[in-house]
Amino acid sequence: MLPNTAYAILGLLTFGRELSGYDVKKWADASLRFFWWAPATSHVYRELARLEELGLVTVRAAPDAQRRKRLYRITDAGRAAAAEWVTAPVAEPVVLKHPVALRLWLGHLGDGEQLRAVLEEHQVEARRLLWEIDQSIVASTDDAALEYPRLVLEWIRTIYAADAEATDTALGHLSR
Amino acid sequence: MLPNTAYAILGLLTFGRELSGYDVKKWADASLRFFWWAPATSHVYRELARLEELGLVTVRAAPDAQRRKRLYRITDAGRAAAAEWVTAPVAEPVVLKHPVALRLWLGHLGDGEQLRAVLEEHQVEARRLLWEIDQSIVASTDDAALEYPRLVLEWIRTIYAADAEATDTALGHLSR
DNA sequence: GGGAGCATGTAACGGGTTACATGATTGG
DNA sequence: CCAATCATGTAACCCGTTACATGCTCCC
Repeated sequence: MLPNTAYAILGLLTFGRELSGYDVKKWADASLRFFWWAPATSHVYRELARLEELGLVTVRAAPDAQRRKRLYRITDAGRAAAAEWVTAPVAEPVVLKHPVALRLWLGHLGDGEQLRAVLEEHQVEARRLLWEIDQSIVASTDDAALEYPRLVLEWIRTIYAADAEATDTALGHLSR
Repeated sequence: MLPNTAYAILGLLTFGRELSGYDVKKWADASLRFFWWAPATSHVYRELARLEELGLVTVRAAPDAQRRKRLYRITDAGRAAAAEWVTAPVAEPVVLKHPVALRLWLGHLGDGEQLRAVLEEHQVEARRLLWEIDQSIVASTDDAALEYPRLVLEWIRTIYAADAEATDTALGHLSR
């Protein structure tokens, strides 16, 4: 069984196009990041190499390339592996790594004023993230092939919106 | 700079008591898990050893112990390091690793019926998690020392509640 | 000319896991 | 007596990162 990040990268290749490693990284940053993780560039290349060894993707040199460029395409075996994985029982838990909550958890240690500042900074960040998700949602409308990605974006938008609102509430509690 | 998980473990020791590695693991599973991560048992012991080397905690053998048992206590330096970390600028992003959303994202690959089943399973899981958080919140009331942990639990409860509701919504979209 | 973006990787390392080893105590 | 829980760690491994190396192309 491959790690989920391998399936995430394989998944990017199921949306039809051939992608370079560079493309994969860009798409991961733009979408995967919100509900999974955006792997480092070097990680992407290593993962693609492994997928190729396993016969789940194939590579070819880009035809129009003076510049060096390798295009990856998912194979039938790859598509089958991905499809199987999608509906296999989910073993992993949902993980929320919230560095700001982790700090607030230790609020008894710190200066209240500075703690407020940390939360206020997060308030801004959380709103910016929401805005980015909204941009993604807008970009995915009118493309029937992106129906599921859009569904997911709307799902996790709810979650990040809850985070933003809960930040406000926590700040309210801190003032008192 | 130490990794956040080191501060998380150090943080557990700021709540007053001396803890064994075993205790740390238990508390991490019971609380940290919801908004950060519960490290593996072996990881806990390694991290405690490192904190001791750095002089942020001290160890002593448990006094009443026939059984082998080592109790860790935070030092002044440890408390200072934790306090400083709490209010230092937050560099890390909030990370949501949602294995179910990741699968739904590839919904175009799979059998719709089985995909529904995956989401329904998550629906159950999400509710159970909410219930566990509620238990934690209840357990933390009437203890003034747990004011901030409770604040955090209420914060992240909102987030997981949003996940649970969004799962329902997504399932609704799948039926149509 | 030079900076931003395109493009691909290798090497070294750290964070974190699973598997394994070992043994005491408690309670049904 | 036996299972569950308490209790501590080591070894091997994998996932993923940062730092680094390299070079092209586009546009100001």
